[in-house]
Amino acid sequence: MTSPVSDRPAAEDDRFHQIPQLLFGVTEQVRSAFESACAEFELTPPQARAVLALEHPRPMRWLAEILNCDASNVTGIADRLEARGLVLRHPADNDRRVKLLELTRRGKTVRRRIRSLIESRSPVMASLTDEERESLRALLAKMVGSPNEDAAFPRRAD
Amino acid sequence: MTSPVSDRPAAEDDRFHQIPQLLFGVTEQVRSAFESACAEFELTPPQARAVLALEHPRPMRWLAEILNCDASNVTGIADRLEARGLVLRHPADNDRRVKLLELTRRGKTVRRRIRSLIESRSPVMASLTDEERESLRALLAKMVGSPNEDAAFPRRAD
DNA sequence: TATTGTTATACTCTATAACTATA
DNA sequence: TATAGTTATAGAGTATAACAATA
Repeated sequence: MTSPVSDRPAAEDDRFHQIPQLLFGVTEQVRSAFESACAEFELTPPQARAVLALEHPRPMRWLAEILNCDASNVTGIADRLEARGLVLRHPADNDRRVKLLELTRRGKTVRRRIRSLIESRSPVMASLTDEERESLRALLAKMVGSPNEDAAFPRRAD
Repeated sequence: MTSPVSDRPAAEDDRFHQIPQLLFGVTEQVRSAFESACAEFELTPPQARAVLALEHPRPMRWLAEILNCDASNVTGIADRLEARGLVLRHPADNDRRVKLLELTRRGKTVRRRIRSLIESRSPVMASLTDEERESLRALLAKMVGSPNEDAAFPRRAD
């Protein structure tokens, strides 16, 4: 278990091993910027992720999968967002067990503003030329694979 | 506040706006993979970040800065790592207020294994060709700027 | 029987404030 | 006075287990 990607010449291997670490570093920057953005809206990161995810009304269960946590946690997160007037719970018409979470008008406004903030503070924007950004865009697109419409930070459709 | 990077033609602007979202998506993948790796070692993410950061003995204060949290939190995190035999506290010889955190042998082993796991599961490794990886490496290196030797995921020196 | 959402519980992370021992 | 680390406290996230309503 020493070298998990070792079917490669040694020197080259070493250079490629840097990449996950660099990616980890960039990830830390993104995470840190995201936490700052959350704080400015007085949202915790899971709360902000929930708001970002709720482009459309969704069952609570769905949010648990997006947040990658147990369903029991969504109750509390939704409670706190609801208490602040950012989301509403309402019943689904086809299955009476299900409650749909939907952003209020205030919630939609907050969602839009967080997105702007994240975009404007992305480390990409600070340090790369236009040409480099285009290269990066293509590489990232390939890495994320076929983008899921339901992802926590969906492609812009607004 | 609608369009923070808008001194650019509309069509091109739209393409560049995708990048922070793509980067956010990749970040989610990295975060998710990191949490899985932590769980396999029965470490919380902050605990794992601490272990990764402690390549060399460091003051607790330093760790608070690396983890970007209040110093009071480091007490508990260090307590739990110490209780599991992964770190030790010992006094610094120049300043009697300071306690250095140092990985035990077990701690070093765990650190090495987490690093391997993260590397092997990085989304980079799954989806890019060698040539694309080299491009990505250069772009990431530029984004993180001059890499700090004390970063939470330092360049490999072992 | 299985699923959705809730509650109760316990643990960890987090910041704030107050404390100690050093500097 | 200022700094390093600790403690106490409170709010939030997290998983597990048990539960009610519904499928």
